[in-house]
This record gives sequence, C-alpha cells and structure tokens, in this order.
Amino acid sequence: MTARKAQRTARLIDLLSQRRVIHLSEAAALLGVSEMTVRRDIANNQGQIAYLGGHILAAAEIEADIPYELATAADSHAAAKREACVHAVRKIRPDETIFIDCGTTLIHLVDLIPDNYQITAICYAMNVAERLSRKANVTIIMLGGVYHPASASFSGTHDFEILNSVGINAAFLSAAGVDAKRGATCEHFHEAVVKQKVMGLARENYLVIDSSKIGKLKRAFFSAMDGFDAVITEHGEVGADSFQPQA
Amino acid sequence: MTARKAQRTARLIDLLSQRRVIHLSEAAALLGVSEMTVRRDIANNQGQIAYLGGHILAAAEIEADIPYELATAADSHAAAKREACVHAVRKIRPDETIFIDCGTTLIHLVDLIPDNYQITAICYAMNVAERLSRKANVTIIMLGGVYHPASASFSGTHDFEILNSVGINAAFLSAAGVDAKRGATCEHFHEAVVKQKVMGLARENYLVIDSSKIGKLKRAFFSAMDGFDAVITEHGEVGADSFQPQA
DNA sequence: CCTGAATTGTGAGGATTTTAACAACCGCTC
DNA sequence: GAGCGGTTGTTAAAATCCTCACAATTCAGG
Repeated sequence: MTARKAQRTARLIDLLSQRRVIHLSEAAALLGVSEMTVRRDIANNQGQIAYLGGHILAAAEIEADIPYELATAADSHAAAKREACVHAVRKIRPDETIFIDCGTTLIHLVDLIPDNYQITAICYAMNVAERLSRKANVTIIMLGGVYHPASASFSGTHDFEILNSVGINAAFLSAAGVDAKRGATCEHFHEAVVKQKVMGLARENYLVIDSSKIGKLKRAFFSAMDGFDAVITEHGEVGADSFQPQA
Repeated sequence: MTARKAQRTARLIDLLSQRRVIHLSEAAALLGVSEMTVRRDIANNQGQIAYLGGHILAAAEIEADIPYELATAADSHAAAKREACVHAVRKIRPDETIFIDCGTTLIHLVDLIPDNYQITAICYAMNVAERLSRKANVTIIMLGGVYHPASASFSGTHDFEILNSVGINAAFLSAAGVDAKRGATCEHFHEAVVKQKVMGLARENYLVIDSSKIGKLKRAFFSAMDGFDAVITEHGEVGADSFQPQA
C-alpha cells in the first residue's frame, strides 16, 4: 500500500463524512482517478467504506447492529406499533406541547406528526430525540441525566425541575406490560419515575401499545389502568374489558 | 392509497428495521409482489425508505442533509480533527470523568477512548451522546434542555444543577474561532454559556481544534487563551505564539 | 537509466437496473 | 354486472453497472 493510495482512501472517507452518499462517477472525478481505481480502493477498505449499486457510503451506515434498538423489542411488532400511532396522532392538535415516552413504539408517532403543526415535544430517550430532530416544525425539550443503554433513555433528579416549568397538553406513554389487575408496567424503575411525574402534570395521558403487551407484567409499575384518559392499540381506542388476556 | 398498499409499505419498513439493507428482488419475493410494485411503493415513501441501485434501505441512513453536521463545518478538515484528537486522548486517564463539547471535532475523541478505560462522560450534544452510547465502557451524563438544530446541542438553565453535582477531571472543548487577542469563540451564545460554566468547574481544560480555526473570530466569546491548560491541534500541543494568523 | 513489481487506465462483454408503455386485475359505485 | 379509477404485472428497450483481461504508467531499487 503506497502513500498515495492511503491518502486517496483517506480523502474518500473524508468526503463521506460530509456527504453520506457519493456516486462512483462523482468520487472518481473528485479524486482525479478512474472509476476502476475508486472501485479497487473500496474493495480494499470494506471495513470503512460500503458500496451499493454504484453509490458509495460510510460503512457505519449499513454495517453493525442497530444502535438503540432495544434487545427485548427486536422482534418488533413494528406494523402494529405504527398502526397504534396512526390512531394516537389524532389526539395531537396544532401548537400543543406533548410528552413522548421512550421505547420503540412512539418513534412511529414522531414520524406521523403533521408537518403543518407547530409542536413542542418533551422527551428523555435518545432515539426519540434523534427522530424528533428531523422534524423542522418541532421544538425539542430533552430531559438529561445518566444514560441507560437498555432503553436509550436518560434519568436524573433534575428532570423534575424542567418538567415543572412546562405545560403539557398531552402525554403519550408506552408500556412493556399491561395487566387488568396490576396496571401498566415497564422494564426499568428509572423510567417509571419519569412516567409517573409526567402523568401527574399532563392534562391528558394516553397509553399507546401494540396488543401483544396486553396480559404481560413487568418489573416496574407506573400506573393503574384508570390513570389513562385512553388506551390506544393498533385497533384504536380500547376499553377496560380488553385488558384481560384472551379477551 | 388502499389499505393493502399501506400495509405492504409497513411490512417493508418492518423488514428494514431488522435488516438495514434488502435487495429489490428479495423484498419483492418476501412481500409476494413484483419488483415493479416494490419500486412504486418506494417511490411513494421517499421520506421513510431510501433506494440505491437496486438496494433498499431505511431513509434514516441516507436521507437529507446530515442531521447534526454544523453548517459552518461542512467543509470539514476531518483528517486534521481526527489527528488533533489522537493527541488529546492522551490526556485521559482510566476511571476519570470528562466533559466533551459539541461540534464535529470531538466526535473523533469519543471513538479514540480506549476500551479498557472506565470513563464517565458529560455532554450536551446529541451527536456526541449518540456516539458515546456505542462505547460499553462509558457512563454518559447528558445535559438536557431545548434543542438547537444548528449545533445539535441542548441548552437550559438546568444544566448548572447537574454540573454542580459532578466532579470533572478534564474538559475537552472545541471552538469555531481562535484569535490571539480575543480568545476562543463559537457560533452560538447558548453554547458559550455551557462552556464557561464547565471551564469554571473542571480541573483541567483542553481546547481541541484543527489549525484552520486559528485566526478566525466568531460571534460568541467564551474564554481567553490563557484559560486553557493546553491547546491541542493536529500538530500536538501548541504554544501561545501559534495563535497568530500566518504564524 | 534499467528493470520488475505494483498501480492505474481502458475497453468490451455480460449482467443488472431503470424507464416507460400497455395489458390485466381489483374493488367500488351506480 | 357494467363502468370506472386505481393498482399491479409484464414486457422490451435503454441506461447503467460489473467483471475481466490487458495495456499503460508509476515507482523503487539496483
């Protein structure tokens, strides 16, 4: 590997850090070499550079595992979650301030926020914040603290101080388990603390879940079922009689 | 848009959440439709699904402009930044608590933290937090607040309360401009507030920049040059005589 | 300056992808 | 069930991309 070769590869990676996607022909022109040479450079650096049908991109984009995907939710039910959020998003009105819980479910809600609504969104999970940051019409308020990898969320005693200074129209909450007798539960106690505080402040509280959660019981309790103004699943709003397993 | 169509699209997005990259022909087989139909589905959902030379991937990977890339730093100097961080990372010792500033420079520092060090890192930028979250040996503390898209950072009056409760061994700071007379400056005033607070608390303060920043002056002042224990560029630690343009 | 190895460029072919037009099909209303 | 708009499948031509072999160039060491 000559110095020229290594330098060209470095320049290419440099380009990718700015552009994410570069077409083979463009890269060849930019680097002042033939397409064939760029091709060979890529083949020699598969760890760092990914190649897909004529387009070059940083290997980090493709490769690897999905950063914040929760291990437990990897099996997903993504279609049901999305459908539940289609129902839930109707609860949002223009110019409101909403709270968005952590987890994979409410990511879909973010995507569904209409672009012509001016929304302020409060969150405490990194994946939610990241998704929110792509919406130009949303002001984001993030609760900081110590990071919990399992749920990609933050927690800290300072959450409350921010929350006390904000008026929340609607809180959209998720749960890992819903049980008719024991209520809504989640995996981590630190999440439960935030959920409870938010539910005490928000004007309306909506639980958004896919129906696979019904009948399950997890470690951390955070609310009885009558604490929610509505429970929304992929079938729309459901009544108290739906929380029995086998219902 | 019929229900069948929407459902098929949802299934496709579902697949992408597990697989990141799927070939057109494979997706067609998996969904039980022709390639042409999958093509058309993708064309109708460019917001969520990206397509590149026969391969389907989640739009998040590619999409739009790079979310957190600072507009002013799009020209990058990524190689110099990386090199500067190679020097800076030597300042970190095992089991320390460090502060990492926002911007594109210190992203490289995160990558360079040795895996056998047990580090607590404080940050207030989403891209830094995201990168930190990939390191299993780093405990992350995030300062929350209102999101500022231009720098992917958060700011709020509550930052200080968290900072007061943490002991910081070393703070790694970035700047958009360094001027011998006027000191270190950045683009946004809200950043300057955080930087100043941190510098007052940390035991050691290091400014990490690529040399293209030298001689530039930006809006928001945050420290005189003698406020830093060292200034680190791609050439290593540099002295006060280096801050003159043309030096 | 010569030589050999490594690197790079070129071009042809075959494979794949893209586009567009048209035909077949579905679900809905009248 | 006839008609209609919207959806899907099929096909062929055009554009693009990939592979491979070979020629040209560069570079280091003698």
